[in-house]
Amino acid sequence: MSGKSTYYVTTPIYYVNDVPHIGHAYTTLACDVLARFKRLDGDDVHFLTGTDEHGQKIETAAAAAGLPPQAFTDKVSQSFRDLIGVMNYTPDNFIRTTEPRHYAACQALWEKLVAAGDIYLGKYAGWYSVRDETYFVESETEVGPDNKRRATSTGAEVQWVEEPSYFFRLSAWADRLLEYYEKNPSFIGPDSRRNEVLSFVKGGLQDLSVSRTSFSWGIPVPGDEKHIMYVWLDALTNYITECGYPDQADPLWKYWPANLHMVGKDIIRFHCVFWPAFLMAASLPPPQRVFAHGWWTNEGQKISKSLGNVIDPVELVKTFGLDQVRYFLLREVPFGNDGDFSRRALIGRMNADLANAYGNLCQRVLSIVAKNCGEKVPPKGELVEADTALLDRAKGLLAIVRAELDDQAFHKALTAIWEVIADANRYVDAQAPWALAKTDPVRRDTVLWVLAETIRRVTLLVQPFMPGSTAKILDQLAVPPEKRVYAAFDEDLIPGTALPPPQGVFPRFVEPAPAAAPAKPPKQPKAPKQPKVAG
RNA sequence: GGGCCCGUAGUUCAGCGGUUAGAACGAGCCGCUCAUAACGGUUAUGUCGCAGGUUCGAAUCCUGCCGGGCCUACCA
Repeated sequence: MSGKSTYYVTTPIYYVNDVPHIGHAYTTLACDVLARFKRLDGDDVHFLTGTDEHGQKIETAAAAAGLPPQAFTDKVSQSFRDLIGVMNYTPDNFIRTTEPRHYAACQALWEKLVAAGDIYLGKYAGWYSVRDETYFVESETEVGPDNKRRATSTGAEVQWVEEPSYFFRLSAWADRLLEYYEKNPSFIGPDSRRNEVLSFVKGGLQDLSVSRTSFSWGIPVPGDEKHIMYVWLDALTNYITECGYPDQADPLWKYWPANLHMVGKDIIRFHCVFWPAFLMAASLPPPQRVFAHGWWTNEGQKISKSLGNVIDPVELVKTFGLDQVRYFLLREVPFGNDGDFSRRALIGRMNADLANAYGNLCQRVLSIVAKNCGEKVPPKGELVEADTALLDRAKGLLAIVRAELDDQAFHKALTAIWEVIADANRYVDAQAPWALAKTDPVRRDTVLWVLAETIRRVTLLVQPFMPGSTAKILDQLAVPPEKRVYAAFDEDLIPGTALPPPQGVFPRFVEPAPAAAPAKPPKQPKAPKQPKVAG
């Protein structure tokens, strides 16, 4: 083994025109699981999230709220910071594009691009709608019977407007981008997105307008301060601001290029086309991988503010429990696909996978141990084939989970782990330790040791997904904190170690009796504050 | 209009040229009693969207059609 390898994973920086919803929670959760896994696996991890705070929309929203832009963004940015605590995320830093160091990084990058000849002053021209305060491309407009051109989407009249603008010479980078995609087949995941990006770039690229003069809330162009940098140039740069750019002697510069930018599928182009082009133009290496996940629907319906069916992660956690929500989001849907959030599916996962399969396995094993083995890890006798078969499957999981997570296949990692949990439950029934208690206590102890050891391994691997619950289980197995990393994966439980009394970790979720509350039929039945153990 | 993806048991999905198409959840039956009415065993359910074609052989490849989703640039 050589030195620690670095692992730099980022969320997008979230635009502060909205409070956090399930989509934000989902993206950051995926990154958090990866960061936690890599840390446990011994890597030198840097996990970054933050907020994107510039642009005309923010300027407008702040004005509407009667606040200066900075005060407005301070407030909204804080709500994203608060989500970290609610969801138990572990970012190493939270970046804001309004930080001075970010201004410096963006302006340095800008100057580098100018020096490279990839930024030039031109004219931005398009069909401008005064009412919408925005430009439309010609295909987004149509000429009506009165011979006036209007925006198709808003119906507002548009006029041809030209303003001076700096351009990035994106058109010159198409071939080099295609070459990069070719040489780095894992640059874009999942594959379906890769095809989209490829066909987009193959269709030819136009130069990109990267400055505006129509608003002022943003980062000024060096040497021409009427111009404000295009928000995406500003936003994307955050990933290298964090690493100290332009100071490549910065201690954090070792993390660049990032191993993974996690993004929603809506912003894949910015990350897979514009961003690598900017970086290559600045003689910097592009990120190693960009993964675009899908969207959630709510009970089969598209989520939108106007429908009023936005999912609030804080409410979810309150109703169902934090680790339950974390597990559900990453287990229910093949990562990369769109998925449906349904109450029934969530409760199904909570009860079938967590309470019945995993929680009950821990509980049944630990309570037999507590009652029969003097509240200690039982002695391990000679192992028979059934024992080693189960143990070997548990041992094999580390390599499987590692590989699946490198592919962002969270659901596959979890499926593999849960297969071993099912094996363990079968093993309990087949070995029947409660019967052995009467006939062969030595064998019984061995069986219990095998089970406890299997639970230990499984639980070590579940840690990144459900950190709170797994900590409780590892406490019950008396695994010391320093032995919860994967370097200690093969350090078996030591017989004779004193154990605390067992305690249920994953309660069943029981729907409240429908007879009690007939008041509001169409509303979802109110869930108990804390999931209660039935019986 | 052009391009990409998808349509497989009640549900979510796997299988992507080769024995009677699989898993999980849910359902029925049986067993067990250590455990959170949990666990185990077992049974049932599918014209693999439709129609053609290629092949000794297709859910798997090709064509067309139907249905659904996404992309088709610079107001995140």
